[in-house]
Amino acid sequence: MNEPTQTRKPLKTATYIRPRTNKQLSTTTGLKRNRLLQSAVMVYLVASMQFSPGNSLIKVGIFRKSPKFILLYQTSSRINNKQTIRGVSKTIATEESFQEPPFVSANFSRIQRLGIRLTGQLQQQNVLEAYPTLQELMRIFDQIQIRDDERISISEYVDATIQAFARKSFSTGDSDGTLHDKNTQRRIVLGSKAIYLQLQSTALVPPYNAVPESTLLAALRAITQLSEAQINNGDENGEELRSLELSFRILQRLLTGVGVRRQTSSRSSALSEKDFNMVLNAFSNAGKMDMAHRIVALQERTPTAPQLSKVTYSILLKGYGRIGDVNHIDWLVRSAEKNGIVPDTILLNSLIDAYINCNALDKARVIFEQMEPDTTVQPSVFIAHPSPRANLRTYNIMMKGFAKIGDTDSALQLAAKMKQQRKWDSVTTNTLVHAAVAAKNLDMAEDILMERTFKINDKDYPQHPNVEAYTELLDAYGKDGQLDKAARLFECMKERSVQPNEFTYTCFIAALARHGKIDQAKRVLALMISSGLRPTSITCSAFISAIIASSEASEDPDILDSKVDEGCSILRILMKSGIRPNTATVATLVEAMGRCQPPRVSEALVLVDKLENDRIIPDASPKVTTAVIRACGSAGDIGAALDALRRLEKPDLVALNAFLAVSCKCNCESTALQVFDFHFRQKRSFYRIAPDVITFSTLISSLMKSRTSLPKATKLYFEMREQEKILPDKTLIDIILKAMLRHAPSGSLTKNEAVFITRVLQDAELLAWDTDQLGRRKRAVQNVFADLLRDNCIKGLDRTVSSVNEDDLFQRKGWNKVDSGFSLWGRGRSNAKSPAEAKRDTPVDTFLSKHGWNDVDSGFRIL
DNA sequence: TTAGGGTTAG
Repeated sequence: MNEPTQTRKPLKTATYIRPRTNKQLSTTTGLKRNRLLQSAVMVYLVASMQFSPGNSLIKVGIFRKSPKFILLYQTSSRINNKQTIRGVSKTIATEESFQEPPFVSANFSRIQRLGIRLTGQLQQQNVLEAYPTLQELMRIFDQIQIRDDERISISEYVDATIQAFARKSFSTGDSDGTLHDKNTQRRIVLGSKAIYLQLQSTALVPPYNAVPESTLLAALRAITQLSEAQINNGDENGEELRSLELSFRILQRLLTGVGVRRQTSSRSSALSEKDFNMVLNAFSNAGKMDMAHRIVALQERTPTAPQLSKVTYSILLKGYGRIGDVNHIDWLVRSAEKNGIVPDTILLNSLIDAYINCNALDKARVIFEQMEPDTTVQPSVFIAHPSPRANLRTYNIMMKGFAKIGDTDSALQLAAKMKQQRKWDSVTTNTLVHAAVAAKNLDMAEDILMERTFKINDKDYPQHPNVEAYTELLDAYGKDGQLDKAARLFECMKERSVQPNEFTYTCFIAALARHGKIDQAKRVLALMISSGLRPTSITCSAFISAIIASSEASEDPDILDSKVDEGCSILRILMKSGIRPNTATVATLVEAMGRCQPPRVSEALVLVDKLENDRIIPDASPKVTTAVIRACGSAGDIGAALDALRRLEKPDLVALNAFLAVSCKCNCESTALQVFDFHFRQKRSFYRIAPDVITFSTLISSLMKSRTSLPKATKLYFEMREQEKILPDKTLIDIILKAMLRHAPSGSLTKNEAVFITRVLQDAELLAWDTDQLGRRKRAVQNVFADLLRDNCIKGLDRTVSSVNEDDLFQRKGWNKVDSGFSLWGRGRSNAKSPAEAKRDTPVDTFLSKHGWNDVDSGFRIL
């Protein structure tokens, strides 16, 4: 902290002077609380909120001789004893400077008392304790009966209090900018709650019922950073999605102006491109591309918002790449071209990477080849411009692509070229090792590490840059049954001073456990802890699932029993040393208990109950509850499975599919159909989930067991195709064809059955089959049903449908055209009748309705 | 502000 900051914006009524003597100060003490003093307190409170957080109040007083308020404040770093008073700056506000001294009623005092307590708590950096005070203050304000004029001054006061609270909550403070500690996260959550207290208060009068733009901006930045941090941490409580949604809502408000208080002079130019991109990036990283799309829609349609840039496109490409949506990537390329985006290396790198993540290596290669330094290839995209040149990252991305398909030859060729061009770093080594491992060429991976392990100075790196490659190879040895080589590699790392990290230990422990070497695994775990590393919940998960997996090779049912016991004992040991299992781990154990002979369902229920009661895992988590459903199913206890299903407030698709599978397995098809009907038909809009191909496969395959329920199966199949617009997968096709062949060995077929089988074969054409796989199936069907099919339907069978219908595709992705943006994008600004109209800061709602846009789909609705 | 590499997973 430097000098006492002379406030960003001094109080209109305050002037600053130096204190003269201590004597003067002492005259201010010991005054009775009177109306003047209370006014002074209020002036102080308002003033202190405008000073930087480091300043704090020492004393509030009034000169006895001249009626002036005196406010003393100083930087917190200098507060320790009386003598520092001398260096204190002070603020004086004259009484006259108040046009009308605030009338102090009992109500106001009640609120003031809370305000003073809150300010004190904030000064002690205690946001967590200050929040309940703020809540109380708002509650009282909403309840009390007051005069209109008084309401205005209290509103002003309460607003200042909330802003002070929000400033403290959203300041990243003295920390290094990382948001990993729980307190910082909690603070930000409370800050956003405070904003909503203000927005929802009925007591505040305008403009104080709206939040200042600067506060919302601070909130946006803090909350978005928070959700990024949570995503990186892999928090599984879903909290990060809520804070992401919050980011979006705040962005909406800033754009539409709903609930926003702006400085009269300033236009809403406060949102920078960086702000948009920050939120966009958070959604892209989370794979929430529907939301990312909405942000872009907002940005495009708001006349004052910044233009879409190459950064925007880079972020979008990354996001669509992550969810493997090649259609949207192609479409983004066209959109960027249309918007006159001139690509740079980063944009093309993003594009190549996105294609690779969608398994479209050919498309990636086309871009890559036109970026190579000695290329003669004409640019295929962004044609008007010469392609930017490839850099080290371009090569590394491309190598990842070769690694992904196990093409070691191409990877090695590329490596040779990179070596020649002196473009090589530790990521290159790691990726090349990854290529070798993906091609199951572990010897080659070992050779690369031998030759290309980076020589480093320990102090420069928190960890060795090649520890990832070693970890991957060690894991591969472990999974390939070469435990001895894994162990040797672990030793070899020490020789080359590559320190194993959490990942390495986790893989090694899992490798040992998979081979039944539980005691050794425990020793490695101890070694891990003694080397200063903390096992994570993933270590726990890997350890226990490896133990359970080690039983799978065995035919002996008793083995699983003993492995479950071992798993439970490890769980106890880990929990004693403070490591919490996650829901995946518990689910693994619960399911394994269900598979035991006889099933150990009651034990599983006790385990879940205990962990939930001890608050180790959340109540009725989807993963664990689904495991319980499966375990109950193994025991044939459909009632218990139903009880478990009912624990889920809103069961998700996996849970429902599991339950349907369980009821079909227990021959309770009617229960299955009831549950299906309830969730996917009657309560569809409430549960907001749609069935998928697995849902239908489960039901159809079960119903097709007997010919009497075949009409129901047929009906479901057509519902899947016509209403849900879901394509079958190969498994479902085979299930149906096999069942039909089984039911009709003599070649008898009703008309409906003939229509059904013809439709199934037509649909089968839409899928990509390996050589003659489909031909064999068709011949099998024709051999049995030749005569019956030939007359009416078989003609259709030869018709080849080469590509999937676009509507089907949208449906499969769970989109309609509007949400996917195909019919919305690009119309925003161009629909404005004149440049003047586009520039004017029209409230977005009127702007939208004038153009007939649906505000829900466009992302403009304030949620 | 944006691009590359490793562990568990209903």
